[in-house]
Amino acid sequence: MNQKFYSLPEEKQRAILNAGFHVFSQNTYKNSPMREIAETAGISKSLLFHYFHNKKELYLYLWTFCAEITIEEMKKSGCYQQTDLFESMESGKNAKLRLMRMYPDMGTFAVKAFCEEDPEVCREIRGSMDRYIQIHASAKLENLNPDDFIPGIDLKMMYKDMYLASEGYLWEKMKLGNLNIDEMERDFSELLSFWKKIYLKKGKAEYHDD
Amino acid sequence: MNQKFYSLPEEKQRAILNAGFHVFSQNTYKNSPMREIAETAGISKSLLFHYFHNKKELYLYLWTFCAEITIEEMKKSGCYQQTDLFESMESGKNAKLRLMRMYPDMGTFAVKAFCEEDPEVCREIRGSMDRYIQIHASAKLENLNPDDFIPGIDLKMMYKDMYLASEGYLWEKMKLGNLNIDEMERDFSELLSFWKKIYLKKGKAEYHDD
DNA sequence: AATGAGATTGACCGGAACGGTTAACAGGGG
DNA sequence: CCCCTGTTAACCGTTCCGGTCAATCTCATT
Repeated sequence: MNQKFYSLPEEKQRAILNAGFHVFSQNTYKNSPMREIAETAGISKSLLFHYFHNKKELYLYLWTFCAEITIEEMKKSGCYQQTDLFESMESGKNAKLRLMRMYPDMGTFAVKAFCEEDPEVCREIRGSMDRYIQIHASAKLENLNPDDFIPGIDLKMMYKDMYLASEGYLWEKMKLGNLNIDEMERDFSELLSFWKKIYLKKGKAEYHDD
Repeated sequence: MNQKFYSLPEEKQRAILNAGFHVFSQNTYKNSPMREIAETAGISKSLLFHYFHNKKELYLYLWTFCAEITIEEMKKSGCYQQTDLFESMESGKNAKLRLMRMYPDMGTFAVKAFCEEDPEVCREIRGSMDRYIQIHASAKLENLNPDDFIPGIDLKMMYKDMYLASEGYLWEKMKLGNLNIDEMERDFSELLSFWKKIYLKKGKAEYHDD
């Protein structure tokens, strides 16, 4: 790719990346026209080809960019160091929402790229896929103190429930487009405090309930 | 559309519909080539055009087919008459899984069609959209007897949690493709019985636990 | 074996759109 | 005045688009 891309004003860089995320997330690799990406970004096709020499290069750039910024943001959020499960979920979710605010279609793009089967790109995608596998909380779960939670609860199922509901919420909003991040933040906190109230042993629940 | 389509052997009909669902769910309306649909269905492009006179007709047929069969299957499952919330969720989920087994890409297609903005079809889609709005359980919730559940629980939040987790699960599986319906059935029952154990008042929980 | 009706296809149409190139333009600084 | 950088319109050959149609192939009925 052309290094000059980086000297573009940030908002223009973002416009181009987002245009790519958008079109590639809506269509197969092969059926995603460069013209459409350029139009969405508000630049001419020629200029797009000036920064990214061909379609494949743009696609793969988007893929690695997406992997890197996601990992970076997740680390920065500190959700991996957190010991409290709910705190960790909260910071993880905050990171996701922050990413979503900057690059609304990046998540969908990642999922789609993950499943892309076009021989022109799928080898490269699968090759660097390990950079994107989620470090799930399975390890974290073993560090939980069962005494903090209501007696007899299946902690693995509890986490599964919370994880799936979070994903379900994200998906539910995403699929209808036009996402309002602030609203999502509120809804998420509401869910979290609901779970705390349900799952935590009495007396522990109020602990974090600002 | 050509009525002869209906006299095709059922499995061939399904192959064609599924091919349509697949391609249209992966691409925008405009970027979905008829050739690709025909290829996926294992027939020639000419034959596809023999049954559906043009692209728009096929697309809109898929849309109404999807709405009708979904409503039919949901009604048939009896999930709307059920008085027990968990029973109702179970039969609703069974209906969804049955549909998913027959038409794996129909759900994704519906979501995408729902958001389609191409002027060639979006008017018609939005016009008949009311056929597809979910009759949510909000009304049902008011009939619940709070005494059946653990004291002090927010029933609306409880339902939201369960609904979102179900959607999240479906989405989680769908996005990675290659869905194993039997496994999904098992996972779902597991989730349901977990919720029963958590949310139902002690003594009520074992009631339905075959 | 010949016939005729449907099912199914390959070859074809004009024109649009593809990925990609290039020559030219705009405009600000020296 | 010219160079430099960012930007684009116009263009390239090629492929693919939605859609048509005449020619097959299939096969039950004579």
